[in-house]
Amino acid sequence: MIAESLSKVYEPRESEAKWYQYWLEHGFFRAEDKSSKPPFSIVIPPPNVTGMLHMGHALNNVLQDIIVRFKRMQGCNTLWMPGMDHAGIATQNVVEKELAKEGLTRHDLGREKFIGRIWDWKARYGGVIINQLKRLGCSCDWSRERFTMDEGLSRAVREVFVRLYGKGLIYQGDYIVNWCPRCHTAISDLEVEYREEEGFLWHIRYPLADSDVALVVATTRPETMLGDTAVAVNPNDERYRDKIGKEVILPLVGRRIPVIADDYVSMEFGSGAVKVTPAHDPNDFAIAARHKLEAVKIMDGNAVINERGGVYQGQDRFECRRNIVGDLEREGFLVGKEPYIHRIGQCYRCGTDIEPTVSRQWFVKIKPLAKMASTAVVKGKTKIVPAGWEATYFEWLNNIRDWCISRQIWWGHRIPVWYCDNCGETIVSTTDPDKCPSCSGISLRQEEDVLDTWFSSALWPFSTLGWPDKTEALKTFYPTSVLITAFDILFFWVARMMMMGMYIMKEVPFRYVYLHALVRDEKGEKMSKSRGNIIDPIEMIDKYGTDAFRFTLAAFTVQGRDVRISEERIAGYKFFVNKIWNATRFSLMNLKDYPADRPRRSAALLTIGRDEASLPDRWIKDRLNATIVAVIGALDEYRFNEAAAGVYQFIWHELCDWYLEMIKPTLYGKGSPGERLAIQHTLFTVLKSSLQLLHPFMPFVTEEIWQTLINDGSSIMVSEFPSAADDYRDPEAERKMDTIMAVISKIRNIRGEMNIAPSQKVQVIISAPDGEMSAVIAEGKDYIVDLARLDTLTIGGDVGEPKGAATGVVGPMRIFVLLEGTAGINIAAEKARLEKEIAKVTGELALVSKKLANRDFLAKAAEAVVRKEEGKFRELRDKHVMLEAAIVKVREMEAA
RNA sequence: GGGCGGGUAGCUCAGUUGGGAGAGCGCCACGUUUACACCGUGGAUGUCACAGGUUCGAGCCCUGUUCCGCCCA
Repeated sequence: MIAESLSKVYEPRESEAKWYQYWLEHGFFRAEDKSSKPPFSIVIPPPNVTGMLHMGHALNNVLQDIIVRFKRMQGCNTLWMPGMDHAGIATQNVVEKELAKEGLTRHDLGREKFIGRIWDWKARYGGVIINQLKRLGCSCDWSRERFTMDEGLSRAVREVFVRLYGKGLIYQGDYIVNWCPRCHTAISDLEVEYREEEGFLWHIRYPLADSDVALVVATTRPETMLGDTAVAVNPNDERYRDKIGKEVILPLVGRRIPVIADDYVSMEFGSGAVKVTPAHDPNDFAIAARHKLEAVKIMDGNAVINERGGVYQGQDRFECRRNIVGDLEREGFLVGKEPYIHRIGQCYRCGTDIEPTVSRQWFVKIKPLAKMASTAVVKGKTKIVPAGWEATYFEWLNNIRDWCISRQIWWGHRIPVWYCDNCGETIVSTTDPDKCPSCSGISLRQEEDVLDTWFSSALWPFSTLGWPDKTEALKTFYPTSVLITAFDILFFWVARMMMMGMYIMKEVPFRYVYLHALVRDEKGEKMSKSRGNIIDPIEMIDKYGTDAFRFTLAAFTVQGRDVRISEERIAGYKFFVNKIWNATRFSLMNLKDYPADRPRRSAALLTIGRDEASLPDRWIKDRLNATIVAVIGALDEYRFNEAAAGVYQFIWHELCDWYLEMIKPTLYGKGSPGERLAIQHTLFTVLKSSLQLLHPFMPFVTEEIWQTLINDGSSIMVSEFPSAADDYRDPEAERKMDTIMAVISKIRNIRGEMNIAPSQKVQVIISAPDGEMSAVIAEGKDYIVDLARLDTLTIGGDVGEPKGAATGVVGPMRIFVLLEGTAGINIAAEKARLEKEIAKVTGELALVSKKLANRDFLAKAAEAVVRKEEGKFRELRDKHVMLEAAIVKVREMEAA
């Protein structure tokens, strides 16, 4: 006997907390290091330890959980590896801000104490996001949770650094880097965000030495002239050919600098002559390298002019710009200025304008690694979905520049390099050395810089599995099955994991990469605090429940398109949760006497063969089977919207709208005990499978129902996912039901259009010339009477045209709807209705006729297509004839 | 400047080898029938951005134009 009924309304809040705890307690999220089951593994894109769950996280993790739950139910030894990223700059900024409130800087504390302070902060506030992921229902194996700064991962970082250094793939050098004057660190090319800003293009006169003439250079950053070491022109530029090799006097400074020729200079831009500031512009740096020019650094770490800037020393770059422009103007060097829109690089962490600066940094020689990463995708060892991203991936890898991995901050993996004070030896080691291997000196200083956070993230797929140790987990779960992440970190993260995976593990880190889009608001705008269009996932969960929220994300995740979300949509899917809840309530009410235990059930069902199974039973199983095939197919290819739509369509429009309605009379007492049992069995089976299909999308409500319906001490999340069953396929039932449903819909349509009140029963006569059709109608008679609200239904061959009926046509059948008593139908309404339908049929008929009259069509189109059109033509023609006959009758009645 | 994606119902969007334009929401009408008014039944709504081309046939393929978004220089 099935358990008691459900409460009247579903309470997401209570249910979610309860079942999540239940899953944890039973260890359902845990993966086995060794197992006979096929492995399936995903590593989470580790959120920042400072992070709070936003819609991007929500989407990313819901998609992962859908796949993970799906695979787990399909019987895989499923690992979803969770963890967090130490987020070097971001985290340091947070704690520095906290210190600032106490009037302190990190330098007041010193390195060690400051790091301690960050760990304290992490213990207290860090990882809020982990609890938020739990509210999303994420089924990560929390027993394996990792942090990029924990002991094991730090060991992996050192090991990789030492290996790369040993092969000459890490080097130190003086290069131009992106310097953030606020964070006081270099950042990589990727970490710079470009924004267009309105500024000016200043034209400045640089007088030629020993001459009356001058060159005019154009620049957006006049203040950098303090560091100019040349003026460059294009070698093919006639205007300047005779100036090449001469010298100009740098205005305000008085330094003599050469005029050089370089292809980089565009003849069209500005005046065709550009100033060259190697220490503060990447392009100029490249020119300087070609011409062996000196790089004069004129700013300090705060982007304040240093001693090389003469009278401007102590001014920040923007103040200096104003002063320089003023001075140039006063002294007659400023030729003019024009409004100009230029792109400014800004720090992705704090938004401060980047100051390109020459400094000594550590780099990864990237080309060899990029090549490996690229080849792996070319060879198909890793497949990117949607495949369109592969081109972008290749493009980036082909044009990549060396990766600056050193950061001048304290929070992070300190570079494992030591310098000997005694002999100057550089020591690179996985363990802290206690003496110099060269001179045995014991005065060693470790490199001050730490590594880019992405350096440790790049190792995530294998470091989290225990590497460099040869663990069972690594053996079982590497390469991981799929990486699910947003496309905006394809370069930051995905490509770098590919490089490190290929180099260190000699094997790709994941078989598939599924890149999803970004979440935007309903207008397609990026969500941001300043726009005020943020949707807080936790707030949505509180209001509508996790299941509705998750389902919305899945339903709107279309490949290659942004996910646009609004609160309204989430609210809408709460209705779906309610629908399922109530369908279950209905089912439970009618399964009270259904034997829940398998043996008794089987015995009771032995007597019911397929031949005796009712049509709705056969049909719903057929539809269930089709849905299973569609959902599995969609999830296998990461087409989340299709999978979600498939389940939605089945549960709401097939199960609820038709099946449940059709079985009501039997359940309510009509029919034999055997028929009742057969229906109960189908209802139970289909409901169970529906819940399982839905579980990856809506874990909580499905578990709540499952526990009532099945109650076997386990969980739906470890039950077996439905698979396609051939014996459920039933094209015959499908055809029959299509006919019956069409008849019911037609009668309902007539009732609606003729304004016949639902409470008013009608008499219907169906004229079915086709014997097979009549048999189908006869078989579905009870359903038609019930669902179309009929008084009586008469079926006959050619029954002629009853007086005063409304007429509908379904296939070869004519359906006459008669009103009880003397009232009769509304003749005017019937005439209008028929005219409308005739107009429609006439239009369609014209189209088909035209096609069939076309010789080329008949000759060249596929035969199946032609036959289809011919069939369509016959059907439309017959329908037209019958409708015409009907309207003639109506006109006669009107006249009478 | 280069590359990618998109322009389909009032709104948000599906539409997978070219062959009857769809869904959800919204809107209108009717309705409390023992799961659900967070519901049911019915209805209305399209120059598939524009212009050419290929084809018997184009929302889908090709070319061009235009507008929007993103990435890279």
